[in-house]
Amino acid sequence: MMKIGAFAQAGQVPADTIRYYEKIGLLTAGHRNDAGYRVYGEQQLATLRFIRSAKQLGMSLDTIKQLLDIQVNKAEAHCEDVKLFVGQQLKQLEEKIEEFNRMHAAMQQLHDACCGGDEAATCCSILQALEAGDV
Amino acid sequence: MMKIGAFAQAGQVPADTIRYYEKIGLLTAGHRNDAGYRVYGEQQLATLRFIRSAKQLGMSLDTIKQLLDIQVNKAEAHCEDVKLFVGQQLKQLEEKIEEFNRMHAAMQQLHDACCGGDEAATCCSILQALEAGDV
DNA sequence: CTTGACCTTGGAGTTAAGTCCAAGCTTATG
DNA sequence: CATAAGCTTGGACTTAACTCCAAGGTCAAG
Repeated sequence: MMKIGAFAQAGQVPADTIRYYEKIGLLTAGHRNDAGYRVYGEQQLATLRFIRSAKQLGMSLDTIKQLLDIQVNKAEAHCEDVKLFVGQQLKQLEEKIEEFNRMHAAMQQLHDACCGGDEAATCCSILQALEAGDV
Repeated sequence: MMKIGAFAQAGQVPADTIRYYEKIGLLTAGHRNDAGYRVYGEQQLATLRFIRSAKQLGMSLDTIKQLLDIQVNKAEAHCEDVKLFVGQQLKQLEEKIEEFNRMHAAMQQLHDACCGGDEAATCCSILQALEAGDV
């Protein structure tokens, strides 16, 4: 059980951002203490970490909210809908990794080809690498 | 050789966005015709496609600009610097794919576990899946 | 030779996701 | 018990990346 300061540190996210997440309904504190302070527990921390990861992957807070609502809405949601939504997200992730792989290959190629010396980088170009990779 | 409308269609990006990219120095037209219209060729299209891909991967326009400048600045840039910068980008991409894999596994698990039927989704939760995956 | 589609610029407005502040409680510390 | 650190709210501000005008020039078709 911690107040927002400790929670913010534990989750590596500014306190203001956490209040903002609460404002948009993404992450509510476990409860408030007598002074009206927000109090958080391990569950909230797990959620915050999830939010951070999902954001890393380029998901919007809105999409993340929908994913988290799967848990929150438990009773109201039907498996059918959940499966459909998660399936869509899965597909999007898969498309993204493909994009990622192409980019990674090109950058790797550029990195390998680059002598790394003091010379002018006349031959260095991402676009060249991408074209060379015949993508 | 095409004007901004055709170029926009070819690149699947609104014309306004292309003008915006020019404003921030990300993508300049090949040249202007007598009427002052922007004229684009295959090279610009390749760049535009690169921008789209890089954006997909969550890169900021600023980072993309730096990557593209590797080509543009040819003579001024040194291989050393290029290699360093690209190396950093590579590392970031690699960290991201790890995050991606964890998320993908959790979502896959959620997807698989979900019966997909008409029942209430009482057991469906991303966080549960993540925890079950022992990540 | 006009009508409509397409282009120009400049500048204002929007959206997402914060970030910062001021005025006023609460709580821990010397 | 004073004083500073930490919390509260509401609201204003910021940044990135567009997005949408308005006023006017260009050009192909009827």
